Amino acid sequence: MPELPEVETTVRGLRSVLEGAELTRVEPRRPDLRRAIPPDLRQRMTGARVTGLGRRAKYGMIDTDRGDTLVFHLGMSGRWRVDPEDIGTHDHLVIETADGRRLALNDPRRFGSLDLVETSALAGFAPFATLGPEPLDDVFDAAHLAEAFADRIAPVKALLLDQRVVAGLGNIYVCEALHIAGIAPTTAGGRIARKRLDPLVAAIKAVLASAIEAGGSTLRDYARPDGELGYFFKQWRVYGREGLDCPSCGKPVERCVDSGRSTFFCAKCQR
DNA sequence: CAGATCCCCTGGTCGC
DNA sequence: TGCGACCAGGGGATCT
Repeated sequence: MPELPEVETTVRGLRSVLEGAELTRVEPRRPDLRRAIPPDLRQRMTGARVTGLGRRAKYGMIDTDRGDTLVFHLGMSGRWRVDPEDIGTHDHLVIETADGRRLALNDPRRFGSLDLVETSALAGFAPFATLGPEPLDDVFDAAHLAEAFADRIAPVKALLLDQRVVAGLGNIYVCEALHIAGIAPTTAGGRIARKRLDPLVAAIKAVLASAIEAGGSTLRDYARPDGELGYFFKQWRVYGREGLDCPSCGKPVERCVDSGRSTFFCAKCQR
């Protein structure tokens, strides 16, 4: 599923198509995804020019010269198709540009979202208002985690998935980062020694940077905007590798399910 | 507030 | 081959 690296890869791909482009057609093909699509989206975006693209946490952003920002979330199964020949049942938004390019936001499971927000009011956009720091920013450091973890009894895995603590991590990269850092996912946040937070922060930054470098992971239904599959999944140490050898010690990777979600870890390397 | 649980949604996979 | 059961899981809502 798209996490931060996949969204970053998607935005970079979209940028090559949309930066500076005039939008000649912006067509929602259903009224809602996870929540309602703004009914005036078509009217507000048609004829506008794209002035920039960006990313915040797992959200992609497309700015227009009308002072609006289209904010998209890819949910579980969302991806942008670039220059598709046909528009299918799961293509929920179609965009065409004056220079003849076409994009389709495809999301079979419809866990994604589309919002149109005044660019100047983005900070107050409800889904953004409570987000923690970007994990690749310098402000995300051991001191930040120390404060966020203090007195918390929730498992470190749950805390790292909490977008208020750090914004953009999902199940895959949390599992990977905890393995790299050698921390058991069930450890209560408040019981992690301060000296272990620097390696944890480094692990998070490293695994995200590697994934972006590789063009984003793929999990069955993820594809880069240009249709090529990302390939960071080949580098997964523990995620999806139950029963296979831990790359560090050779013991079988274990899996447990907590609140319906799989956690992959090595019981020897992570304590 | 912190934490736990449930729900949304559909394609792919698995067992019979 | 067909079919039902089950699973993936981010984020928001709703409880205790």
